[in-house]
Amino acid sequence: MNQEQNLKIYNSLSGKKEQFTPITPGYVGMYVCGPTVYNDVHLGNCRTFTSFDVIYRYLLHCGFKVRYVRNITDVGHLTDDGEDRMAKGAKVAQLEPMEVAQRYTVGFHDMMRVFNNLTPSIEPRATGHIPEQIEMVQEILNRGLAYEQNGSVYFNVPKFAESFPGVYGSVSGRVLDDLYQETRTLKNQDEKAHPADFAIWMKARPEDIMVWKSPWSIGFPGWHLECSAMSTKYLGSNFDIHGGGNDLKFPHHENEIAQNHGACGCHPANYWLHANMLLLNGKKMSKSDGNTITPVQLFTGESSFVSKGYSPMVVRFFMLQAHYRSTLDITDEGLLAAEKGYRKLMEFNKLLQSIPSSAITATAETDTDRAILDCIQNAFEGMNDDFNTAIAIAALNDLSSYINKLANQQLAPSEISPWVLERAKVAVNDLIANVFGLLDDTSGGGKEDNTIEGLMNLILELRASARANKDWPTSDKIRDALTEIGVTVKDGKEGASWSKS
RNA sequence: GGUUUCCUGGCCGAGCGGUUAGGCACAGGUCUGCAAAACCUGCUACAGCGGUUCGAAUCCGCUGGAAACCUCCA
Repeated sequence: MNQEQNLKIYNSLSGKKEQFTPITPGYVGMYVCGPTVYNDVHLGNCRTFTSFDVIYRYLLHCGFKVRYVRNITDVGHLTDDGEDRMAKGAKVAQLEPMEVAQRYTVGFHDMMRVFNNLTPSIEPRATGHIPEQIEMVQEILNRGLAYEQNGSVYFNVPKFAESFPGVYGSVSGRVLDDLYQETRTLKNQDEKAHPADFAIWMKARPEDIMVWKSPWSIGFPGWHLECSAMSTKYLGSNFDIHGGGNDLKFPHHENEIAQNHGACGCHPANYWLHANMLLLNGKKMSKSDGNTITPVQLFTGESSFVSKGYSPMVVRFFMLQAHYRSTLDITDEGLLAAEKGYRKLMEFNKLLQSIPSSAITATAETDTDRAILDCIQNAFEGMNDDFNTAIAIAALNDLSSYINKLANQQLAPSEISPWVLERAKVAVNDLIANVFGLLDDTSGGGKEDNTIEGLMNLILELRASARANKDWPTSDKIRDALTEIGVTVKDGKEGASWSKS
């Protein structure tokens, strides 16, 4: 099946869902604005990158060869904190900027792994692309769309708007005239010819500690330039998908587009996708007013916002229950519900995979077969409709009901055809494991832990014989003791099974 | 102040003109030694007021509430 023919994507440029057509058939170039590594990753970052991870995974599932580029912003507005550098003496006593970047980059990668996000194809660092950025500034200057002022270079927005009508403001939906009036008083305002202009090269002040030589001054690249330079370098001047958080629409993406036009004369990306914000108590998280929870706090439960800790996969599932373009309010109740839903889905998949096709006996297509096939189709149609994971999960839930009934002997084996079962096994596993990227952290021992598996089998065997003798006290004692250490025992028709809770 | 978006049942959250979204919670039931799980049944909402339409949660207008952006931010 060729899913790619039906994929529709919401494009922020047009404000509509559009049929997805890659520039080169079979290949997709995707750029996503990555994190700034001068701080610990926060949950909001995790949601955005998880959203794009699922998009990446689905594109792969559709059979595209995808080059996924996500940058690391390790150059920016780092200034000396004012401490007396002389007093610190030795160089090693001072914090090196790259030391900071390194620390938080590692932390970011660790967190991405915890959330089971795939590694991008290329993860370029801004500091590794200073020559490319300087070159881009030069190109923009050459085209007359920027001007130098006291060693800094500014992008000329009014001139750009004149040269490329209708471009500036197209992602953020802003009207230029409004912009001109709205812009507040900012630093360096006096150097700019127009308030809407923005720096593409900044001359360093004495307190700036990450600086490079350029034809204009010793300084550093403007804050929007790295993405323009790196996307162009790795994906070309025109590529398929550009993603990022909703809060980057303006000014970051607007300026990025302007820079690309300025340097190459064309629009960088055909489809612009924006992941929406993760809210806490109905508001965007922010460290300054305390309305925040770190991923680690969420896992450990050490926060007043949650009643307990939640596993990363539960959090991931929680995120996937909402559409990536909707804001998602993180609440303890919501997480609790997600935890149950996640476990149920995992149990369902485990059960489904364990049913041998020899156990079912339909020989012609039945109503149940058709219903199951419908569920599968609904799930993929959901994904094809702008990556609607909520729909896909709902379809999987519908499907689980048939399989659970079969296992409960409430549905006859003659109601399902073997080929449909096999089809379901593949589709469900593809969706859960490959597309959603959900790992089963509920599974008891897991393959890699034979010891626990063996012990548990022994314990359950002992309990089974106690039960056979109607020795309920012993049976219950085993179950209760296991419950206490977080292992749930379930007595099914085919004997007992267990899972970690 | 400007721009944009959102307001769905007890909670989370799909929905893009005619469908039971789904999950959680809750109540009753089946199964079970008892639990758990699973299954069945019930709970059926769209901020308010108008309008368009055979038909609106879905389109338009007004009112009210919230959020994001306008400043580094996923």
